[in-house]
Amino acid sequence: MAAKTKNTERREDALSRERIIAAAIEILDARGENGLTVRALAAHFTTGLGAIYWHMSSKADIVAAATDAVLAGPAAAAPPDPGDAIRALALRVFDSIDDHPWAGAQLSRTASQPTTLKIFESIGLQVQALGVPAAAQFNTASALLSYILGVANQNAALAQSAEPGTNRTAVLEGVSAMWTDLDPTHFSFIRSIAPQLRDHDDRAQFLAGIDLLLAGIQASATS
Amino acid sequence: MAAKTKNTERREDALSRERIIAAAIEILDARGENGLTVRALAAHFTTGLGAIYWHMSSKADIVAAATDAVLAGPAAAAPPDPGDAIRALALRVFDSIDDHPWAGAQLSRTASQPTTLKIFESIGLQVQALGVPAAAQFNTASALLSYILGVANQNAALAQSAEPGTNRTAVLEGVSAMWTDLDPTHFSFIRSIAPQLRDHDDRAQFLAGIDLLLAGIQASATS
DNA sequence: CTAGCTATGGAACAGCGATCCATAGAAGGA
DNA sequence: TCCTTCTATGGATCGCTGTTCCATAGCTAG
Repeated sequence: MAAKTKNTERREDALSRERIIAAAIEILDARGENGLTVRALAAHFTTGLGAIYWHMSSKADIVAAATDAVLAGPAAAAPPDPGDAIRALALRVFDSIDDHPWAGAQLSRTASQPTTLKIFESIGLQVQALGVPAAAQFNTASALLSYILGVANQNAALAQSAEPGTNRTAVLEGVSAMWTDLDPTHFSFIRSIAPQLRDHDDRAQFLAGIDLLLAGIQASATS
Repeated sequence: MAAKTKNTERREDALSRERIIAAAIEILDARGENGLTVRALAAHFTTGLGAIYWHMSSKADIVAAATDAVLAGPAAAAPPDPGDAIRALALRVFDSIDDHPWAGAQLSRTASQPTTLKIFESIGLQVQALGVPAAAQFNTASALLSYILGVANQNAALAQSAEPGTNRTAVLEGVSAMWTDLDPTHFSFIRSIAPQLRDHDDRAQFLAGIDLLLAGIQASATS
């Protein structure tokens, strides 16, 4: 009897950690966080699960590596002014999350991810450059990081609530309409700002929050 | 032939949405977010899956309802000073998440959860009371909300990274040690604050961030 | 007494992450 | 050259998940 020959030949296009991460980013961008499965990844390379797990230790490992890859851009030269440096730094994170919303959810998931550490370090250095007293540096840098990660996470949630690839303005229209329909007695504030939501700029709003924190840091230093 | 009698009698302790949510909170607190499964919930009431799904539409529904229940406390009388009111409001959210970390992850997950809306409304009202000009109210309230949700989410991540019920200080010890072992050339700031991490107060640090934002709001108003 | 609605328990299904294993090719020593 | 060892690969399998479906028991109107 002919033993069933198993096809386990070496592939010409060898798998590698890097190629798998790149494919994972592709799938995450196209189909969202739930669209990435180890099986989808295996199908993308026309292989089995074992091949994937040979290179990656777990799905969490894959998503974490993809997040690191997406956020690890070339460290642009920091502007001389510490405030501007923080703004530039924050915007770089914001723009990365805007392009890859799934990374926003991941970023705050695991506390000590190397990427988060690097961001925290960069913020801390600029906080020191701002002249914040040593005793307040930890709190100040943490506040900036928490705000940045908070916005990143909310953007991720908003992007994932809609189908991948849905028109963003359509989503905002819907939320704005929902806000307008709220009970006026209990939601007077939200109703008052509902029109602004329709055509507001996420990026500008994010920056406004950073400016608020920077203003608070300056005010605390002089008082 | 005796038909296999199915035990579908009415239970004396009738199931209800409220009882299921209460049990879900119990399980979430005890076993963490992954510990809550629909089967665990069914086992808690010694029943089947159908009974649960008769009252709840999905697991997402269950977790969302549990989050709402945990965060919907009695609305304490707001202090006369808007700044103090925001501080009290923020601390109420913080303390709730501190008691139920899984709620922190959920809170920012779905954007338009009723609880989040209520928090946003309360913040907005106090922002108006602070005298922030109408054009800046949306951005200001959003910044405060993003910061609060950001901290809530990070607390949730930190709490879930450890086993449920693990000593919190032990986790901080570990992270502090990890920070100390970082490369001094690339992580000078983080190394410098590592000792402070060991015995820092999350709650106080959270409040420091709120104060920073409030100081920024004051500074922006007077300038 | 009967029809319909409410509620229950559990089987079944599709899909997931992860593990395990047989095997094919490459590499290196004798 | 042969043989052993290590690196990769493809896929079967396991245990678990959320969800759907269905038979059935009790309650409530008519």
